[in-house]
Amino acid sequence: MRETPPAPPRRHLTLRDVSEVSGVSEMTVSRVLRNRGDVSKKTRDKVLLAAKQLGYVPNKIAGALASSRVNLVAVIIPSMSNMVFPEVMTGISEVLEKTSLQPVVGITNYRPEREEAVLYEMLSWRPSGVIIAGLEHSDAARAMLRASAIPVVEIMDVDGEAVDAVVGISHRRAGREMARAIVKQGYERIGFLGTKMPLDHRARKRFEGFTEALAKTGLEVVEQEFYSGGSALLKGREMTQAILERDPNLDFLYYSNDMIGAGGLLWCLEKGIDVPGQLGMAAFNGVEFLDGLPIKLATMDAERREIGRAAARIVAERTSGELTETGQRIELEPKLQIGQTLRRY
Amino acid sequence: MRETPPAPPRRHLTLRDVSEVSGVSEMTVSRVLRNRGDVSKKTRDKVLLAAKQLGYVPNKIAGALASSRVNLVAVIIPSMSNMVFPEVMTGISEVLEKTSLQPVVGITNYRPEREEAVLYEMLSWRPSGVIIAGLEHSDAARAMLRASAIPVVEIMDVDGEAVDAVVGISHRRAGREMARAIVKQGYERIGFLGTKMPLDHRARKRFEGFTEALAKTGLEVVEQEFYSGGSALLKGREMTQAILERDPNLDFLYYSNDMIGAGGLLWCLEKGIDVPGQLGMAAFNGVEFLDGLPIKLATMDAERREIGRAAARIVAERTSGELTETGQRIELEPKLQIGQTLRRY
DNA sequence: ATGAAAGCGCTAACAC
DNA sequence: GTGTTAGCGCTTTCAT
Repeated sequence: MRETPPAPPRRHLTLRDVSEVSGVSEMTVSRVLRNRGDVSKKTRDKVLLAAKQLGYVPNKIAGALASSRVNLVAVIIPSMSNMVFPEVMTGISEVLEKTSLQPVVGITNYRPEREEAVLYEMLSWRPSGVIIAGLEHSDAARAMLRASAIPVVEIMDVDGEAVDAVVGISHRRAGREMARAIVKQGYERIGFLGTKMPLDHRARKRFEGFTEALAKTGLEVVEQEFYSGGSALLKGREMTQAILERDPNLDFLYYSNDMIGAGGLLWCLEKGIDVPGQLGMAAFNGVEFLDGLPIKLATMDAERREIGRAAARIVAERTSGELTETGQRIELEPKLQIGQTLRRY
Repeated sequence: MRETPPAPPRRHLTLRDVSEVSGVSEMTVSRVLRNRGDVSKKTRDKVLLAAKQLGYVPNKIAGALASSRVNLVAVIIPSMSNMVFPEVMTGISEVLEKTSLQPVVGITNYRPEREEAVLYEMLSWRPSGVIIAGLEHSDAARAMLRASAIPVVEIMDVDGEAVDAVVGISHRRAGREMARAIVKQGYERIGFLGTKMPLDHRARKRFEGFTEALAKTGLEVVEQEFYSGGSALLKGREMTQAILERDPNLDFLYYSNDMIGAGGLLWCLEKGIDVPGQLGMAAFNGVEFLDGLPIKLATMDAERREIGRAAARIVAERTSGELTETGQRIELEPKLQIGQTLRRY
C-alpha cells in the first residue's frame, strides 16, 4: 500500500511561490535560479532551499517569451530506424551537451509534406537553430527556413543548393568512387540493389554517380533489384537470390545500404559462392554492425557522426556569436573501406 | 555566386503584422489560424492570404503561455542506438500522429543524473505528458514526475512501483519463461552472455528471473561473459568464442540481446557447431533483423511497438479528457519465438 | 545587492 | 461574426 503522497499541487508553481516562501522578490529569485547578476550567498541559499522544498521547476515558456531566447535546436531527419540517423544524433548530442542547447528531433519518414509540417511545428517554438537532413525541400519549407532568421544547417549531402550552411558528403562522388574501385578490380557485370524510394535523394545521387562513372569506362549496370519495407537483412538475401537467378553471370553486386548488403553477403556465403573471387560485393554507410560479419563487406563510410558534430558546432558557434558569417559549407570525404569483398586476390 | 536573397526580417513576424496586412483584428487572425470559432469565409481567406504572403509562423511560446496548453509529449529513453527504442518511438508516433500531440525525445544514455537533467529540462516546457523508460529513477526525478500533475507513463517494465501509469512486460517473467523453455528441451549446461551495464535494470531483472527459474529445477548458469561498447554483433562473436573456450561443454547460450545473439549464432555456424543439437541459443527482443539470419534465433519478443502505442494512447486519452483515472497498468505478454535454435530435433 | 514596472505575443472571456 | 481587455510567468530595464 502506498502512503498518501502530499496532495499534488492544483497548478504549477511560479516564481511568486518561491518568492513568498523565501521572502525574496521574484526578481531576485529569478536571478538566483539563472545564476545571473550578483546575489548574496545568504539570499541565494534561502532561495535555493525554498525552490527545492517546493519542487519548483521554472517555466521555460514564460522565460522564453520574455527573453526571446530558446535553447532548443530543431533536428529534422527522415527516419530513426536505419542506424544512420541515430549516429548523426550521437554526433549532434556530443557537441550540444557541452553547451546549453538541446536537440529536439522531428521525423519525416521521407515525406516532403511531413517535413513541411514538422518544420512548421518546430519553427513555431522559435528554436535557436535548425539541422535538417538533405537539400531537397518543398518551396514552402525552404521559404520558412530562410524567413526563420536562425542558423540553418542542411546535412548529409552537399550536391545541391543550400539555404544557409551545409555539412555532408557528395553522394554523387561516393557513387563514382565506388564504381571506379570496382572497375579497377576488373569486375564487369555489375548488378545494383537498392530501395524503392524515389524520395531518397541521396541514394539516387549515389546511383547516378555510380552509373555515370561506369559509363565512362564503357560499362553499365546490367541488372537491378529494388525493395521496400521489411527486414533489410532478409530483403538483402531475397534480392540477391533473385538478381542472381535472373543473371547468374553477374560478377559484382552494389547495394545501396549496408544492411541489405550484409543480407546478400550472408546468403552468398551460405551458397558457397566465392566472394570476392567469383562475385564481388560492396555497400554504403560504414555502419559498425558490419564488423561482426563473417567477412568484412566493402563499403563507403558516410561520416555520419562527424557530420552531426560539425553541424552542431556551426549552430552552437553561431548561436553564441563566436561565428557571425552564414552559409558555411563543409564537405567531408567519404572513406572507401575495401573490406574483403572488393579486392580480387 | 548566389543572388542576394530578399533581406531576412530583422524580427519575427507577429499576429499584429498579419492583422495589419489583412485589415482584421489580431483576435480574428488568431481564430482563423487556429480554426477556432466562427469566422466568415471572406475574412478567413483574407487572413490566410496575408499570413501566407508574409510567411508568418505563429509563436507557440506565446500561445502556450496564454492558453497554458502545450501539445508536446516528453519521451525519455536511454538510447537510440540499439534498435529497440526506435521501435518504441514508431509506436508512439503512430498514435500521436492522429492527435495534435507531438513527441519530443530526450536521451539519457542510461545515466540517472542525465535522466534527471533531461526530465527537468523537458518539464520546464510544461508538456502535456511524459513517457519515460523504466521504473527506476532518482528520488528527485520521481518527485518531479509526481509534482508535474500531468500524465506520466513509465514504459518497458512492470516489475516495480510506478509513479502513475505503466505499460510494459515483466522482464523477470521473460527470463523465467525462457529458462523453463530451455530446461524443457533438455539443455543443462547453460552459459549467459550480457552487457556490463549495472544500470540496465531490465536486463538485470531478466537475468534474475532466469537464474531463479533455473534454480527451481536444480540448475544454474555455469559460465558468464559480459561486454561493453563496440559492435554488438562482433562482441557476440568474441564473447561466444571466449565462453566456449572456457567451457567447451556448454550446451546452451542465453544472450541478453538479439544483436550479440546473432553474432554468436554466426560464429557458431561458421565453426560448424551443430545448432541447436550440440548447442542451443536464445536471445531477447525479437527485432525484425533476426529474420535475415541463416537460421532463426530463438528470442522473446519485447512488444516494443505495442508498448509505444499503448503508452501514447494513455497520454492522448488523458490529455483529451476521455480518460480521467490515473495509474493505469498494462502488462503485455512477451512472446517466445522458438525459432530454430531452441528446439532439439 | 535588490526591487518595481513594463511587456514579450499570444488567447480566454466577454462585449458588441 | 468580430473586436476589446486583461493577463499567462517570466526577464529586461531602470531605480534604489
